Amino acid sequence: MLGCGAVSDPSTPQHASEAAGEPAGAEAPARLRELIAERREAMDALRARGLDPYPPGGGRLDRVGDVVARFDGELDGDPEPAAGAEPAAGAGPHPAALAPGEDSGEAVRVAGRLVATRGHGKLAFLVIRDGDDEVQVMARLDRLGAEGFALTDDLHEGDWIAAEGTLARSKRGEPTVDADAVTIVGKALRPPPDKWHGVREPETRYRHREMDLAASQEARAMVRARAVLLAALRAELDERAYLEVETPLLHPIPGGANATPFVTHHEALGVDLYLRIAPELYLKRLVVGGLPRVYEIGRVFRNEGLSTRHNPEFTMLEAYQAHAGYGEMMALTQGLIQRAASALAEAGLREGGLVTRFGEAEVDLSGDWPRRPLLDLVAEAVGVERLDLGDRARLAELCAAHRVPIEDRWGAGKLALELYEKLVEPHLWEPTFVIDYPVEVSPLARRHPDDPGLAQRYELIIAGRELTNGFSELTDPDDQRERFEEQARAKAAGDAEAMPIDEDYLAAMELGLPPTGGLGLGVDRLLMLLLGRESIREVVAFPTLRPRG
RNA sequence: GGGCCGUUAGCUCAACUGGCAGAGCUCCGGACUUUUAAUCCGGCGGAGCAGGUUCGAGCCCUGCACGGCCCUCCA
Repeated sequence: MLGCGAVSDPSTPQHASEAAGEPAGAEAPARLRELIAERREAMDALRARGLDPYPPGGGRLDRVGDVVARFDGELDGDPEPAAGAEPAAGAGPHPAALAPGEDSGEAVRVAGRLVATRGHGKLAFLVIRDGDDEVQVMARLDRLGAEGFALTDDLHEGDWIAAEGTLARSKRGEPTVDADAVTIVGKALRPPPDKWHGVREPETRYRHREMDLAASQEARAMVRARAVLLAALRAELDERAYLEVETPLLHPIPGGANATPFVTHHEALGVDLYLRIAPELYLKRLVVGGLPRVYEIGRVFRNEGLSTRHNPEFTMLEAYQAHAGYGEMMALTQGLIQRAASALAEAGLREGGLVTRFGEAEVDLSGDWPRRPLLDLVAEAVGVERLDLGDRARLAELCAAHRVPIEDRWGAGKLALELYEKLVEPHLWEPTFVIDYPVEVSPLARRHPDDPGLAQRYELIIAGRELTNGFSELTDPDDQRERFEEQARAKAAGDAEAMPIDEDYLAAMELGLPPTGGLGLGVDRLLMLLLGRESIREVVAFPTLRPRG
């Protein structure tokens, strides 16, 4: 499905050019068609001279970053020159010691995307980018010969090229690969975005992230940051002896969270399956099986609206630890997030160490984060001494007094949660563990030993946003069955997000789930927080958008 | 689902009150063997879609499409 349709011409159905079997861009706007045609002409000219615009890769290659580092003298004392470079002994000065106009004689072969050309008649400077590193290649008629130099006439910005040459400094002192040979290794038929401004329009950046990446170092940094974050989370969990596991994405019964699932269909089995809304139940079955510490990082899918904080598919970290309670999981949560923040800062992908900037204000992630009972926070917010989950009428009055809309079928616990979500959560700025949620809204969590109406559940709130959810897991299969039945009643009463009864999970619990602590962490939201991005679409390479056409 | 805003050349942006739609980059042709977003000369290229009002619409009105932000929902 490459290159079909028109990026910026919504009137053009994407399938038109496919159906007609026409080449890329055939249905594009006139100007774009022209630009593509000109690039095709250049490609044809190359082919006419026996050059392959899409040759295979392989062979010797030096990274541009390594080559540039040679000029900085960063590799001084290193017995090896730039990776794989041939010994240059006696051929000339070390690249870092080169005077303007001097050549080191050190041979390299570099490759990258052509991001700028500066032609001077019988000389051309070709700036190539490899990752985030750029170097200029000097193509000279007298060194390349007429045939070799002719290639520069057929190059366009955006092409992938390779150059063999020697490390030199130009007359102006710029680190340069003085080329003995320049080859095209990947013709770009479409023009890249504005080399100075990149792509600004959010829609194009999201739909065609490759254009954004090709033009924006910041966009590339986002992708790297995600990788650094995931690596940091895994490192922390690995050090704590957690085992990384994978569980099904296709679930016969959606469970482990309150959410509307996507439905799909398996042809051979003739059954509907659900894209998972959480890996929770499978992970706990692994704990039942005798794997005491497991975690999974993976995509979950929830069939709900899109917003700056919600993408229908998002990355979830869930971790379970046998013989632990929610106290240990809070400590783990804090450790994971602080490590991730440090890792990103060390990688130069964010500033501020453990202080992060979010919107107008800063958030301090350092130290130990306070743990505040939910009912205490709500009581404070509504200005009462204490709240009693046994007095639903009183809670309903408070909801009315604070203009929190409620439904008749909601119990006291749900009312308390609503009050919390409307009056408290948005105002919790500094990292705060909110603990001890009503059992009514926590169907998988262990009852609090001091209050059977509460569950040993916690959520971490930072900058008014929920980042994690976890609890001391419910391990009593009979209690779990009752909770499921309660959920089933809610579902029957019209709650689309209530959980169905999962007999396989109950059977697993009956085999014996040890006391277990569980943690769920929204990776995308953590990345948003750490990078200070207020839209989830800025931290997901390809966010879900309404399809074109 | 609701509200507000947006959509001008491939990209980035302009345009008086409704009066011939401009520029930079890209691209094409030309000059140039040391540039740094190279420079110089010349050139190609445009109003999201469909209607309406008007002598005349980029600008006003209606509908549609897509997007952004907020609300709703949720994590």
